[in-house]
Amino acid sequence: MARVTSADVAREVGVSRATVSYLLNNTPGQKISDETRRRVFDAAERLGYLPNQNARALRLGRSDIVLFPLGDATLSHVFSSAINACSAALNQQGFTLVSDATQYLRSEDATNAWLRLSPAAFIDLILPADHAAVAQMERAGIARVTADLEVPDHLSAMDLISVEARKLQLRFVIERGATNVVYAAQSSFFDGPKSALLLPELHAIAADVGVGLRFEAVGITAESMRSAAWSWAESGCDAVCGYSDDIALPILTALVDLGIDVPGQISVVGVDDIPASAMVTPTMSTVGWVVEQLGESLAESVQTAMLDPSQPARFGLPDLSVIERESTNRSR
Amino acid sequence: MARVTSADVAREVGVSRATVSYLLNNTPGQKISDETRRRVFDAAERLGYLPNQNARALRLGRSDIVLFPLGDATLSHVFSSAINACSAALNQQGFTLVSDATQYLRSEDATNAWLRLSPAAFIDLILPADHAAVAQMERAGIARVTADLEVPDHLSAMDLISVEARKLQLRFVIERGATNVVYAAQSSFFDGPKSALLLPELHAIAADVGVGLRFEAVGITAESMRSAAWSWAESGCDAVCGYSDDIALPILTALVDLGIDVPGQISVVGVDDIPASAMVTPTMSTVGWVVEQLGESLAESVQTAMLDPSQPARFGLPDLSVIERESTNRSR
DNA sequence: CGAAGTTACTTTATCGTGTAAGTAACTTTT
DNA sequence: AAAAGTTACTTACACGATAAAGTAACTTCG
Repeated sequence: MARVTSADVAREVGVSRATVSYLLNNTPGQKISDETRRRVFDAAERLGYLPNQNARALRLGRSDIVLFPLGDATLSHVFSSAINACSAALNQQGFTLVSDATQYLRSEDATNAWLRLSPAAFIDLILPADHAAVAQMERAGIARVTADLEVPDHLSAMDLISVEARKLQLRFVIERGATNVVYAAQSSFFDGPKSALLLPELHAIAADVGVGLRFEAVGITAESMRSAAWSWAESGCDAVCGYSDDIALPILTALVDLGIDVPGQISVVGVDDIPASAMVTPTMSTVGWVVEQLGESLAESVQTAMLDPSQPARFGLPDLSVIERESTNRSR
Repeated sequence: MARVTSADVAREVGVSRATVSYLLNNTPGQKISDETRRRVFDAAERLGYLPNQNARALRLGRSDIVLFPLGDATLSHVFSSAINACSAALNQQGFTLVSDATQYLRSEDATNAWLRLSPAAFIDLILPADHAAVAQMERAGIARVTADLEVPDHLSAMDLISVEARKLQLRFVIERGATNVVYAAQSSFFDGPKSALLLPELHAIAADVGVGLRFEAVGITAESMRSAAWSWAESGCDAVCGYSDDIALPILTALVDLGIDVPGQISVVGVDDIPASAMVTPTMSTVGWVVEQLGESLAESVQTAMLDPSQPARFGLPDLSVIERESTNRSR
């Protein structure tokens, strides 16, 4: 079955394709009778006409796709509501938000995949690309929407935010009186590039106030959580920061199982605010993000980026905050 | 800066556009000298030529986008690896996998957004669309890849799988000796359409073997988890099935906190196999999915769907299985 | 009453590709 | 040496849309 084109609609009504186009896009400055308008809309509906987006994009010089690469972000699940809001807002403006959660093995593959989509704009927030890739996207005339941050090469804005979240996390337990802090992460983290960024910053914070801080790699089994938790308690640790809730939550349950008082003896705090962290016993403090207005803010920036694609539109990021729950609150 | 077109490359080398096109697509049956070939590839590289995908799609009658709507699937995080594998496989065939995680408010919005992308194919697995929407996609000439299942209207294949997962979950605790089962879900679940599908099936299973089963709505706070857990224990319940790990895990910690022996007195099992379930103490049994070969299987089906877009290509789904951990294993 | 709008369209050019159909030069066949 | 290939290209059209520029009929103005 051949697809219906605007020519089919035009033929059906007995007008030219231009008329159909003018009507369906209600192009300003065109005088067309109500009678014709009605008949064209009627025929379009009846024939099931769907404009060919590729032809449209070719003619207009841009598609209606807005790309939001998600990469492998931690804090990622907080985005889902932001994505939904952004998508809804963009839909109303005639754009389609495409959020790409694929984790490409090579940055080159990612760039190629994104260029293939030929989006009108892309949101450069979590994108795990280097400056060269971004430059390539811009060279292709794709409008860029990015965070209002200075981001070094080979890092994403999200990486910086990620560091901020952990600094906040550490400062929080120190404020709450911790003197001997364990910072726990999956062993894979310490091999990754992000640790090079994070570790010095956290060390500086601890050293500054004379608080003990050591980094510990934990395996991703319950058994290794338990033995690690035990040794930390033995060594007089009074606060554990987990790199993410996924790691902090098992540590919390391991400590409780060992009969260690949380937060009395050791307090625990994660990052990400996964749903379970508010529901487990004791409830777990974590670093979260109120992203309510983020979706609209993104959609707005996309609009301004479109107006002048030669330079990126910048959006302000919502503030991170510690969500305090039972796992750190000694006065409960 | 205007984008580079094949005409620019042709002009640079001093040949026609057709020659450039033949070379870059290495069209079979065209004799072109190695000298020219070299110079064209050279110029294309040097000028940074990127074929305009919209023009290409217009000419070829199809884009290179393969759409995978994700909707709001539970069990969703198991897909990420499948998506990555599928994306990699499709990239090699020159396609771009777009996984759309947007949760559209109205099915109509979703359909419009997907049609706007004008994909070459779409994977109909989690897609929260009704038959009408699917028909609309097919009418637009979009090849369909779908699960080898008979799916009723207004449901997705994923919904059926979702039901299977819960049936497996219930049968598992019954096999393990449960006689008085609580099935716990968020209160919102009971309002949703999925419960109408699930509840009768589970009731039938329990009734069949004379096991007590009751459904309980729990609030999403730690406090409501605790009071619910307490009342269930009081009432002689010996197994709790959580609708998802997100709900089962807090129940597990609440039971442990109340001093109830898990699994001695009450066993707990979830669905989804989120990372934390393997790491908490005690580790939590759950229903999971081995999706290793799913990505390749999807990519393969996409290919066959392309060959004959008039009828959907069907792929077989991997089997669900219970991942038994400490929360149900009384012989530990 | 003729010039100057206005209305309601149509004609036509264009976006950047892919590819069937040509063609000029050179080589091989009969 | 004329006919028939072969090689290495080029010319020209189509894909389906948008939009600038044109036009025929009708209305308004001085």
